[in-house]
Amino acid sequence: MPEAVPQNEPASVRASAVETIQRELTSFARRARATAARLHPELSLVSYTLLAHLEELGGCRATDLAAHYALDKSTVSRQVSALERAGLVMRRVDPDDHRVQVLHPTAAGTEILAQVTVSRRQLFGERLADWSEDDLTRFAAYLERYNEAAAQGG
Amino acid sequence: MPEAVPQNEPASVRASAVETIQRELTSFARRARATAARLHPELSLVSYTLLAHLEELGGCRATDLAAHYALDKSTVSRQVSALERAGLVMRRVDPDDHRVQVLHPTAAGTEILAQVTVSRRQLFGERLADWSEDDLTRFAAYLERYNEAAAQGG
DNA sequence: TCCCTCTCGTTGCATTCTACAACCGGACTT
DNA sequence: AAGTCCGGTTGTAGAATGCAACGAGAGGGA
Repeated sequence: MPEAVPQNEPASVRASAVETIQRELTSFARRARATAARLHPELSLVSYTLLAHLEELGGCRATDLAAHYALDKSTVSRQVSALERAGLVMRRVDPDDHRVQVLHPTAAGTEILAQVTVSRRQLFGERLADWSEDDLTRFAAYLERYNEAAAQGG
Repeated sequence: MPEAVPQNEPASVRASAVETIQRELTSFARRARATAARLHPELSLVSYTLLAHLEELGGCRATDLAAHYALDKSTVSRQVSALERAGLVMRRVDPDDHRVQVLHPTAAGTEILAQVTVSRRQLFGERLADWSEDDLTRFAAYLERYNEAAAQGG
């Protein structure tokens, strides 16, 4: 049961800010896929994200990816299959538990990921060109903080 | 933190921040739809966003929605049709230009939108509960600033 | 050892979202 | 009046996604 949070106050400033945040975040979500498709048609936004995650962690299970990105395991399974067919990802059966397949980016996967990352970094860098370094780091910190809360709170 | 800060490149700080921003934004995008679907199955993320936009503006054209959310006009057309079939949106032909249909939320649309907004505001409010008002407004400002740049820069 | 149950992953199926292209009809320009 | 532009719809196709059912391996308890 949610407890009683002081709600009687106007809280107009907070509410307005929260409203703006959710609206702008969803607005961003609206654009993200199209942007990715335009920027790097060879690697969809999902594929890019999953591949980048594998690269960052140096390998993990499909279930981990599903949990981390709130995707169904079947979705991840298909995405991974596509990545494997494209030669960008390798599966390795865990010797300790034959149910698990540890996923790794291949050399080709790392290569393409690097290229895509460059172009993405360029685009995003242009968009953020006139931001001060201070604003950039603070914005980044806010986003991390938000996503952390979102990941836990469901 | 070591005080031996890499002095030769302030650019690395920027690149790192930009990297984080794009990663976190895309990570958010991964969750957004699922969150919306879980939170209010009766109104998809797209429908909610479009309807909220109509409510906020008090009515606009389908083309405006398409431009604002970087969606194809056919996509918006179908979404609006669905909203109209559901009785949440009304079309009104512009008397000055018979090509134009001005879209308005109906009473039912406003009603549902209000409910969904409440639940969304609650969820987002919980996620942002421990944020200071200052951080909230600054985060909101950053998001608006980013989306503005994204909208123009394509 | 033999079951029961859990976990990891795949596949069939249906739905939704989306873009592109072709098209219609109204409006503006010449 | 003709050509062009603009707002919107529809046909078509592809991709992403979730749910449910299933198979196979792992672990626990009788």
